[in-house]
Amino acid sequence: VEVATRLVDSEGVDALSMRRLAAELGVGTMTLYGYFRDKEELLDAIVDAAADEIRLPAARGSWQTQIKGIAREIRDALERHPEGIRIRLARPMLTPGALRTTEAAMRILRAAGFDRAEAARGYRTVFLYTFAFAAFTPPGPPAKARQRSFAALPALPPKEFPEIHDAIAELADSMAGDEQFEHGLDLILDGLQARRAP
Amino acid sequence: VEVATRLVDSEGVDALSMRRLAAELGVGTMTLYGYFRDKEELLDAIVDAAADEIRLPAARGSWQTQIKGIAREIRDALERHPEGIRIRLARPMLTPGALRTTEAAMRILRAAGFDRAEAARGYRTVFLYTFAFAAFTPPGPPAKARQRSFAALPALPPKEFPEIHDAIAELADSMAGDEQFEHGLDLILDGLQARRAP
DNA sequence: ACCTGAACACCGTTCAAGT
DNA sequence: ACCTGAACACCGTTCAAGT
Repeated sequence: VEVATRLVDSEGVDALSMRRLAAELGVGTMTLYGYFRDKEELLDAIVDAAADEIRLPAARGSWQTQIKGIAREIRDALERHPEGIRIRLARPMLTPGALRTTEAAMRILRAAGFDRAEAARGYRTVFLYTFAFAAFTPPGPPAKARQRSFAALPALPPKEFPEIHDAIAELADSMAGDEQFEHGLDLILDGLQARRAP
Repeated sequence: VEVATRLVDSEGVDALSMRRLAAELGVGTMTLYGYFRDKEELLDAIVDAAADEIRLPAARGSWQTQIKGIAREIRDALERHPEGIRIRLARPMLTPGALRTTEAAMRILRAAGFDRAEAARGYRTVFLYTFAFAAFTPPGPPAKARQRSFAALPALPPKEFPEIHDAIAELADSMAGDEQFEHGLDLILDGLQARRAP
């Protein structure tokens, strides 16, 4: 699993083949099938191992601060293995490793006074936003991503896309980077706060 | 592109091969390379065609109603081609088809009084949430998805996961379905509303 | 108990050649 | 201008056989 993760991180999911991994390990291809029933099971193991890497932040500060801490950790973990996101998508993420963060988030939100349903729905919203943010963060520095938007947006016909032409810089800024991540998180947490029972 | 889309929708992305598509069209494999430089270009064409399918809702009601309408349309379009989501992930989505919805959303938010940066960041948050919601909606009816969570969650050790055990029904509900989608959307829009210049 | 080569049914793409 | 078969360098997995 370790060698497979390294291979996926450095050369992409497409570079991970049973044959290649076996060669990397200096072992016959079929040997792998003694440890994983098929490739699917190997991919599951990679995802599980990555989920176990997530470190939970210290339980200090307001509930908003703590939930933000969890979201940041998830984002970091996902961006440490950018190619891994493509593996994860098809899978349910109901393993203990993946649910440790859900447990922590539920504890924080329940302690803040949210009922069970509000806490579950609220954290789901935070998680989905965080995952999509990481999924749409292209590899490389955020400046590069913004630059690509800067290049593509002005090519649109201005008659049909007047609003986009008027806000090219702002739209490019919203495509990646810490500022956008924190801003979206704040919107969701503000919405939650407005619903909190006094 | 039409036949390829049908193939992806009915048998999954993995079933789409140049050889298979050519056979389906009753044509030599290499013929396809006269129309697409490689498979990547074919996948791009499929994504573009799907983005063009999105219908924009009528410009009536509050800004919240209109933005929700766009989010619902995007979600519908994504869930009409569930396998297509996996293709889309790696791609930037800066084509005219994909940006028509951005144009519409920017017009609505600007008219509601948001400045360019608030509008861009706000819509980006809505879009990311909507995309992740669709991406994590497993194929089949939402009841089935909840059922799978119901089956997996009680298997967790209760000592380590007390909060999850206490809220299994609520967590399963938050995994799929219209109610969760609308709730998350409301959280984000409430957060936005709180920031609106008077 | 653990390992593995050969074989099968697939891939995407290059190249040279057909009409 | 449009099409394509053969060939190359790959896949995941089954099976039967090795130590």
